Amino acid sequence: MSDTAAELTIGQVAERTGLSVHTLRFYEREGVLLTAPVRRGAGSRRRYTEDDVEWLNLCVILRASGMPLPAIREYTDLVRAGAGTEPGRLALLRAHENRVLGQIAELTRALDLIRYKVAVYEDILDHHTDDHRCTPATG
Amino acid sequence: MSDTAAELTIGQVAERTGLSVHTLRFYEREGVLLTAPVRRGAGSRRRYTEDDVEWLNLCVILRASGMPLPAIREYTDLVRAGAGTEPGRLALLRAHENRVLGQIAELTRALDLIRYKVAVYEDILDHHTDDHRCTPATG
DNA sequence: CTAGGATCTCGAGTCGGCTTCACATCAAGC
DNA sequence: GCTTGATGTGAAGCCGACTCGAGATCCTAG
Repeated sequence: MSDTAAELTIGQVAERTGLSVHTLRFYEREGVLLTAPVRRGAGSRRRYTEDDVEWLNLCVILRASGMPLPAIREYTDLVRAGAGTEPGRLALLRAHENRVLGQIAELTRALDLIRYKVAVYEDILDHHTDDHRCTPATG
Repeated sequence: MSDTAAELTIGQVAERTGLSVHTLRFYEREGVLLTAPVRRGAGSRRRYTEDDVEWLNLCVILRASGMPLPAIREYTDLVRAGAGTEPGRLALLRAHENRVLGQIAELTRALDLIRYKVAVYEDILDHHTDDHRCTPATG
């Protein structure tokens, strides 16, 4: 190991990103790598750079926040295309920001309801020796 | 119309819950209705009560907050089973509460990053007449 | 009575995002 | 040299949650 400036194997990238090697190859096919196709080393094996890892970690976060692969791909394409595509990238990011805000809002509303119901059940179970009715109308 | 105390057709329930009639039948098969199978009216057609609608609206919120159908089904089964199952229901709700909290936390972290990147691009686009470099290292 | 729309059942299809399989190849340590 | 484990390819499979289709049946308004 150690030859041309510390490039990484697919296995190492898998470790560093939390993605499986399968998923890494899948992402490559889906075009969510900056350099597609990835450069290859000895025996046609993929060689990743630290920048690739950084990019993938960004992708992981975007995915975790619900950005669909096609949208990530679109963003990737813009970045690959280089200068001049910044307005498009910004638009994509803003759109996603709004989706994330919406999700948080929805989850927060759901959380209120869930907590309310939790409180109701806690109350029921705390006072289970009482004789008033012990089950809310609708579960 | 109007006969035995305002029961609802599947179409009306679809309207009131935002679910499609297909989904309503699907949910019934999946066991997420309190009264499964649903009672039937003239010509073996489903008849829903207001309570069914209330329950379904709860299910919609649980789904929207990421509770999988099998978990909803479990909860439904407990409610159907009646008194004595309250501890189980509470446990399910608490588990879901935690998942929702986790999701919100994750989304919030993602949001921070997205906003940071939005800010970076806004800055770039605001100052595009300057001569310093105009694209961040990694998109 | 008839036409039209809603509902019925059952099964298959879709979609996103991986995951697994089967099998070939390669690299490196012993 | 040989074994072993990582990597390669392409295609197929899986899972969750719906969604759609086909064809039958039924309710109701005109």
